[in-house]
Amino acid sequence: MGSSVFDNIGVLIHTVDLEITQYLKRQLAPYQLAPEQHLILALLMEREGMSQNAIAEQLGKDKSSITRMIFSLEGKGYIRRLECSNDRRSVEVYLTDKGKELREAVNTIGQTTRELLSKGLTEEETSELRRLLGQVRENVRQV
Amino acid sequence: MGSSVFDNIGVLIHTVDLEITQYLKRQLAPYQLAPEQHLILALLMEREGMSQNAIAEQLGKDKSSITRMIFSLEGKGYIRRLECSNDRRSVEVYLTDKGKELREAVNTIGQTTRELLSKGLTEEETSELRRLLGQVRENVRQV
DNA sequence: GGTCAACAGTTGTTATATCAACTAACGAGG
DNA sequence: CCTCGTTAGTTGATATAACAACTGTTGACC
Repeated sequence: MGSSVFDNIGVLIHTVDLEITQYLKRQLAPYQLAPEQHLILALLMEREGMSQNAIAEQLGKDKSSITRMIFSLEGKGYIRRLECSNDRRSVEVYLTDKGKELREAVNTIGQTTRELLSKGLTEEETSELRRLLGQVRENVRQV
Repeated sequence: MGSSVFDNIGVLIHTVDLEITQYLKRQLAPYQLAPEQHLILALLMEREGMSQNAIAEQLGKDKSSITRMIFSLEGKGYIRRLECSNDRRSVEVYLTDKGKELREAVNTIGQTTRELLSKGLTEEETSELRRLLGQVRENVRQV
């Protein structure tokens, strides 16, 4: 089995990622938020009025994905889109009151998740994990 | 920024996962294979005639995902579905000749990917990374 | 001040993912 | 041998993702 295509750090990372996503989905379900949507809200809570482009850059995602997530968040009444006055191509995204009400929840879930994920790991182990993942990332990015 | 929702191992894992997936997509593009599809082929190369259910279990995915990936692979001519004779609910999945031709490519890409991902890491670091990811996984699964 | 490249956002396509609801077939118990 | 819970697979809905092609704006350069 050692030669297997599955014996691959990438597969393990993928699996862990999916499991974390599932966990987050459960946590966010009461707020009708999906994992990536809650990241967008978290971003807006730090700085309102970002353009979709800026959000895409911050989150490292394709702008088309952001378009769709923003659309969904708007439909749920959590954000408002405002045409930028000095650049009509651009859109400024603001939290609605309903969106602002999620501040507590978003922060709490963030805190809880951070604690859960690093449970049983020492400070050194956590930063070692970061370092090793960073190295893997470097490996892939260079290609 | 230390309090941020983004300062989270989960976010890092997610990002690395996406970058690995993008890399794999590029590698597999010449064969018209998507990352998860190539895992299914790899599985069938080890053991042909698996049921969709068995594939789903092996890959740890929902059976509905497998249905769709199998459908796509069939459309590309890489696999063949055969109704199981002693259980008509079940489907046995076989490689076509065209599918078998990918054996070399799949193995090579697997090998290359394994080497790339662990580049610059010692044996100890790689297994430490596995261990730490395993711990994170445990943390999430217990909840 | 007109041309044109660059940019912001949208839309279509493909591929994962999961969950829920459904169909059809199986099999164990009475 | 029939009922009924379990199982295998499908289908529909929603949410990410990325890429490509497109629209409309902007701004820089001549």
